[in-house]
Amino acid sequence: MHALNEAQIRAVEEGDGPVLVLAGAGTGKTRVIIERLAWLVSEKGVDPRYLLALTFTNRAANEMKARAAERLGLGRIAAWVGTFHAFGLYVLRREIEHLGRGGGFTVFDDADQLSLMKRLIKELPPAFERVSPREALNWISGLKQQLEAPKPEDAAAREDEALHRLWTQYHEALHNANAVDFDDLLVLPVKVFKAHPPSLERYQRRYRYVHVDEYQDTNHAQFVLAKLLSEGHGNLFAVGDEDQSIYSWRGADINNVLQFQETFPDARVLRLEQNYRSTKAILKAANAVVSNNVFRLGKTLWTDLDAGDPVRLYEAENDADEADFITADAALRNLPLHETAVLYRTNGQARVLEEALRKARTPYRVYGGIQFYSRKEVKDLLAYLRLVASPADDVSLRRILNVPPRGIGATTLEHLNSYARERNAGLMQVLRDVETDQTLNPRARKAIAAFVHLIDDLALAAKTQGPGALVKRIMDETGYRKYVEESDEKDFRARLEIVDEFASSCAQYDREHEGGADLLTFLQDLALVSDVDNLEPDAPSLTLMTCHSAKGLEFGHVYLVGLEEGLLPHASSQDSEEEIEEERRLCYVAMTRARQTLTLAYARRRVMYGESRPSEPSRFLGEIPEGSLDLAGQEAGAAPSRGRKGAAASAAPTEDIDVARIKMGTRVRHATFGDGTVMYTAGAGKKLRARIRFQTGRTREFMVSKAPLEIVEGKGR
DNA sequence: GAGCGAAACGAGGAT
DNA sequence: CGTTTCGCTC
Repeated sequence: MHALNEAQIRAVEEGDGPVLVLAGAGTGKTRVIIERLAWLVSEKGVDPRYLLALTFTNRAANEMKARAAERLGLGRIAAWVGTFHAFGLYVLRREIEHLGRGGGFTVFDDADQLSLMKRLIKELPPAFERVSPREALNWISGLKQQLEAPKPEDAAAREDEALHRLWTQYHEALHNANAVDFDDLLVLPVKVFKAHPPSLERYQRRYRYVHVDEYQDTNHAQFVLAKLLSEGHGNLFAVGDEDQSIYSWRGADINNVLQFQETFPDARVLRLEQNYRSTKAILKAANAVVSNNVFRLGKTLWTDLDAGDPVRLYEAENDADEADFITADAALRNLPLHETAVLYRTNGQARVLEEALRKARTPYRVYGGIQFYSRKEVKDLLAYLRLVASPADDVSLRRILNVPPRGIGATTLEHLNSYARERNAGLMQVLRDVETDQTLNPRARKAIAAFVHLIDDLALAAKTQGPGALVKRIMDETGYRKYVEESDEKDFRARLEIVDEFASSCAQYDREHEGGADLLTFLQDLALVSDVDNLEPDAPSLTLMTCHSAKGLEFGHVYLVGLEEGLLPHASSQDSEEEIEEERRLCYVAMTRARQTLTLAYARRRVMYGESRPSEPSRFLGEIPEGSLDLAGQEAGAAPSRGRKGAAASAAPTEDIDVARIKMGTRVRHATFGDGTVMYTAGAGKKLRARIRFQTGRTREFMVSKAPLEIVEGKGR
């Protein structure tokens, strides 16, 4: 690792008070925080327990912890390093009594919220306008991230009326289920701090140096949390890059960066502009893209590294061809798989890639998408655990009440529901009372009594056994294992594997927490785990992940695929320039993950909703200067021929221009537009059309036989 | 109430 | 195309 440069040293050794480090991609942002933690401890003599560092992923936190400890020559560092949400959870656990909630609580994840909201909407009186569960949740989450609540006067519109009612119902349901959602992990601590200044002061005294990584991705709640914690001492050290702000849809507020100096008048703003990650070629291309954004402070990244290989572009016939090319190209170039990543905009793109990689027997790992903890089987078992730990958790109860089938079907559940509503009681309580209910048929009553018994037994076992042992018990006593085994002949093995993997990871927890494995704590921690947290950097396999997941990571070799209009930029972002700019930043983030080589790709056709549809190359491709992009896949053997029909080759030339020679990469000259390169062709013979990108950066499509074109040379490169 | 096939619906990104 | 919901039969 190189020595720190002057700008980095200035940042690390900046004195007390608010500091914003504006740092571009690959300039050593995280390292600056690590070095500063180390510097505060070893040079300034600060007790590490006074240090707080907040990140966005557990993976980033773990890396920070490990590197800071290593840097200080310690086994582990005593500073509090973790995600905002984990810190919120930590505060909530300790300050819960201030919220008038006794004992523990569970954390609802996205799927829990969704199933809760679905039920609430179903139960909405018919007079209310229908809203979708997702829409309602986004509305609620948006307000909470702003630390706001709905204003009664806004309930005028019919749709808002429903939303307002859902807000109330939703929070009542959370409260009754003894649960909090992700936003609550930030909102509730802020609430406690504002309502109980003495408890805030305790945290301020404890955490005298507050650090925030990826500051551009903080939402308002996170900003307020960081600001509150650093009030008094003022030691807020924020590191961020406005060009990498890609989470505005999750409530991230770029103004936290842009207005840092206004918020903290004595703040110092430092810049890091030397990139240590990428070659000149990669940096130039990435800069060319992001410089088209208007809403940025502007930085000029530069590097001392080599020019490196040119950035390549592969123009694929379709998505399968794109996947085949990447598979073949990575093999041909003999790339070290653990240093190679394929990045894409949407999780759905992983499927075709996986198929190609499996066929070629290239080992790979997909991060994100259908995550382990959101697999149906795991969620079912988790629901049992949660119900045992927290009997008020209706969402979990509903999930497993009849899984495996035990004779408590829809009719019975409807009956129970109306009972619960009438008496305003939790569903579990209703189940317990059912013995005295004569209106329910005896068969259902018997089934319910058996279920209540089962849960009580498990709850008893939970007092003496850890989560691992409990999961094993659940699988046996509820018949869940048998249920999976017998459910489906096709993929029951894979599902069984998932069940067993979950059981063994719980057993691992038992071993790590011998004696004191608290079920509720276990479940709370689990709710914050994400897939990228478990990234194994040295695993000998290709990494597949979304551009979003790749934030904060780097790879020797990167393939960025699906550079098409409608995908990157995504179709749902095309109506406003702000959204396009965020897509552009996302593209920039993805490109700057690469250290040595970057390969871009797009497909002329892509399968969506089960049908193949034509697609246009991304506007971001046109923003990369002509000379900075090489066409890939024309070396012999690199490109498989699947889907390629040789459109131009099959037809006889009719005009003075040799239509057969017009292919991807052909250099041509247009009478009015000048020199350019063929990006792709469509049609054949007289009807051959070609999209040409000119040196001016513009692209246009022509009917080759009609346009005033001449061929300058054969294939490009 | 369970199980099955048909029909309808739906994928943006994620702590 | 994959998943969820619907509607029918047993």
